[in-house]
Amino acid sequence: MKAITLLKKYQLRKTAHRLGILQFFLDESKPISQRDLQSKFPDCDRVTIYRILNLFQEKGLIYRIVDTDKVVRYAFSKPQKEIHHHEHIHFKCEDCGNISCLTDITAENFPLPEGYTIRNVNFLVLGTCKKCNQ
Amino acid sequence: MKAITLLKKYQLRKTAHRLGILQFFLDESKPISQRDLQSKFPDCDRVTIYRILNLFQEKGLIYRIVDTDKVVRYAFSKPQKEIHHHEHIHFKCEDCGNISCLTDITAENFPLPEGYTIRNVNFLVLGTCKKCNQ
DNA sequence: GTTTATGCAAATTCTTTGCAATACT
DNA sequence: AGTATTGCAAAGAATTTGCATAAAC
Repeated sequence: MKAITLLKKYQLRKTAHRLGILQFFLDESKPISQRDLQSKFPDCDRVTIYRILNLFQEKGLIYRIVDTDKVVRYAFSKPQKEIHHHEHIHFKCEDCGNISCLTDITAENFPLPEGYTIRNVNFLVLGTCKKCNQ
Repeated sequence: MKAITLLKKYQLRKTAHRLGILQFFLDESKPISQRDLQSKFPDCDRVTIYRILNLFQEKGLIYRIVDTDKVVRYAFSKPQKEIHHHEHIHFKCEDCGNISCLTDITAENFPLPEGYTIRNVNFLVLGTCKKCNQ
């Protein structure tokens, strides 16, 4: 899916900054912070980046992940194919600092006590990843 | 367990503010923010609260939970009995805003892919709780 | 042509730092 | 007495708001 198609679908104006930032989310599988975008798009004002992130989040295009170091990151929330919507859990390795995706665990199969329903699994599990464990 | 015993055990000076704040953590099962403490202890300078929270966290007395609204909260991390240390997952209901504890799910039984190890389960699951689901 | 987005400046909130006065051991 | 903690002022970082200009529809 292309950025321009998504903006049209969500009835958002197709500005250069929005197209660039949205495409970056589509290309990147890892969560992205406002700082990441600032260095990636130096010509875009930082306030504009904040506004675009807030807009995309309100519209449900991206969702928020807050790290334990209080850094707010965002990830694209819709799948490539529009059949199923599997938001996944992110895993942050405290050794290498890398954030990866745990595709096995989703909102659907997360073990919850009876009576509870999950809406978001926008969280981070902290530990050591496979590579650093070797 | 009493606050004064814990401070002694961790070789921290027993000041009035530390005793009051630590006792509050012991009495309260829900995560506590710096703001909560500010309104609970109006005579304690906000900088002092920050410093006490940072100290307790470094020493491992409390641990950090970052909410999706970016509010940093802390919870007491040591169990009443010192046999087992089960950090648990917190569940935030987006309907009533309440944060509760999922005691069934711990770091030990959290479903992870092979090769990964969990260090912290200090995160928040978002959804609707049993009460609000009725 | 009308509505919305952007850039700049400034305001707000959260958190940390420096330093002198105070409290703990 | 000596060391660590506190309070106050100020600095720093992250994010939001107001408003005039510019771009999208």
